[in-house]
Order: sequence, then structure tokens, then C-alpha cells
Amino acid sequence: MTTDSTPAGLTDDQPLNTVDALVQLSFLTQGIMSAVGAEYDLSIIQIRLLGILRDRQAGMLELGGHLGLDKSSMTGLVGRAEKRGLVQRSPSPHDGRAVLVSLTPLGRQLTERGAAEMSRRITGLIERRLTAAQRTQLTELATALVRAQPLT
Amino acid sequence: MTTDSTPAGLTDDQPLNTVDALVQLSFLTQGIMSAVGAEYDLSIIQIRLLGILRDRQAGMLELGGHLGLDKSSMTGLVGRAEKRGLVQRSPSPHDGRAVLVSLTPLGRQLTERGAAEMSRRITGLIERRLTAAQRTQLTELATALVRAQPLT
DNA sequence: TTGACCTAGTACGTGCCACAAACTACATTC
DNA sequence: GAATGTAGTTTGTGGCACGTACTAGGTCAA
Repeated sequence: MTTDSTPAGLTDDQPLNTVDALVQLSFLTQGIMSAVGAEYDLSIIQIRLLGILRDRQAGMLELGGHLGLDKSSMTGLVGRAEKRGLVQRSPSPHDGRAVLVSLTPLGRQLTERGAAEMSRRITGLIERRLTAAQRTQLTELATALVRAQPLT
Repeated sequence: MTTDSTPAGLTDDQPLNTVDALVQLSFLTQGIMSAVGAEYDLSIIQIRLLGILRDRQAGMLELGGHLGLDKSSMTGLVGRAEKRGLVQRSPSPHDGRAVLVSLTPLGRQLTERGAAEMSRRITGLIERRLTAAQRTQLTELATALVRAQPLT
């Protein structure tokens, strides 16, 4: 695992301000993703790639747009996933330059499994610490934030 | 910037479940951290390193513990920060094998500035989207989750 | 239609980040 | 003081990201 749930320099019993709480929560969430990914030898960026391809095919440029990566970064990312048999490149029928990346059956299987495991772990965490009402609150608050405009 | 606020495969108008909301929120938060870090040419792991050293000195092993990294990873991480003049290594007075890593004045200055900018951006985001009551709720909920036991 | 662009993707070189295994040097323990 | 343990570095490998340069296919205008 790459990230860690621990705060980076805070003892574990003082009250948190909103910013710290959010930052630490993000590390916790990413840590879980990272740990689940590790079971399948997937990095977070690979998980995100597979997640995008879950619902659609896409060209390299489009994928890069979703992931915030340069097209030149995509070549390697997709290449490694392809070498492992998780995705495949096919020529675009409409554009001879373009390529369509899609999940292979193996990639899809792994994606579904990983997503289920991820869901299981996060849900487990939430249910141990939050009431049903709080869960609803959390979802609403997080959704409101995520819906915010592009990054400041 | 490395991460992206966009969901990875979801359109931006359907309701989110709790797991997706949390995951996306973590990408949003990390994306802001990453963007702020980029202004100072700092990666997220470098930011975390500086954050730990804000309150204390620490040995390589201890730092690795906080960051979830192997000691062999620490050598390079600290080495790069040292080469940039952000941290310094000094021999431990009590243990001839050990090294104490601490912030340099430059490192401290950069850390304070970055933390302030980070706080400013996240606060800005939150204040635009959430009422004061909601902010309090969010802090409580996030804190409750972060206080949870070690990763499942 | 053909030449001047533009665009999708790849190749290459560089650097950061992470790990495992092997090693050095100091500390501890008996 | 010899065996063992511990802190940190070194080396080699691989993933990830970038910028630059390149190839091949599309577009558009003269």
C-alpha cells in the first residue's frame, strides 16, 4: 500500500478542523482503494482507468482527459494494462488515427470484483462508525462538494 | 496535477451512493492537494513528509512508519527534499546509526505557505457549497470516520 | 487534388516514487 | 568480545508522469 490512514503529524485525539478532517478522510479512502487494488496488483490510476472503461469504450485522448493525464502518459498506462490482458486496443472504425480502448472479459471481471470489494470495505467502515441518518448526511454533504465547479 | 476531480466514468448528474460520494470526494481533496503542491513543485508524498516534520524531528524509520513506506523508500524521498534544501539530516546524539530529519527554515516557510493555501482553497470550496451547520456536520462525520480503527 | 495544416497516438529520455535484497555501521546482549 | 539486532544506504527493477519529437491519418482550402 502506498498511502496511510494516519494523519501525518497529528496525535490521534485532538479535535480536527474541517480541512484536516477532509484531508485525512481522503487519505483514509485512498488508502482503502490502494489496499484493495494491491490485492489485484492494481494501482489507483489503473483502477480509475478500468472504472472509466466499465461503462464505455474510449480513445486515448478522451481517457487522458478523464484522468487528467497527458496523452503521452496514456500510452504506457494502457500498454501495461493491455500487456496484462485487462484492456484491449482496437482501431476506430471512423478514424484511422484513433484507437478504442475497452475492457477485456478478464478486465471486466477484475473490475467488478474490485468494485465489490471496495464497496464492501468502505461500507463496513461506515456502518461501524455512523448511524443510518449520519450516512445519509454524509452522502449528501459529499455529493454537494463533489458537484462543485472545476477546481479552484 | 495528477488526480482529477472527475468521477471516472459517471455522468455528473445522477445521484451518488455513499461509497461513490466518498471516493469522489477523496479525489477532489487529493486533486486540490496535488494542485497546491504543484505550485511549489511538491508531490503529495513530499507534502506529507513536510507535514510530519512540521511538529517534530524524526528518524527515517519513524517517518517511513507514518507514511507507510519502506525505509529504503525513505532514503530517496528525504534525499530529494534535502537536495532542494527543504529538510536536513543530522546525526542522532543518542544513536550513532540513526539520523534525525528536520525542516530547514526554507522548508518550514514553504510548508506554512502551502498549508495556508491548502486551507484557503478547501475552505473556499466548502463555504461556497455548504452552510455553517453543514460544515460542522461534515467535520463531525469525517472525524468519526478517520478515528476508526486501522484499515480493514 | 494536392499541399498546408491539424490531430491521435507512439517513442524516447528524464525524473519521481516504491519495493526487495544485499550491505555497512553502530548498538545490544549474552 | 562475539553473536545478534537495528538504522540507514545502495543497487536494481518497475510503475507512473512529463515534454519533445515523430508517424500516420484527417481536413481544408486554393
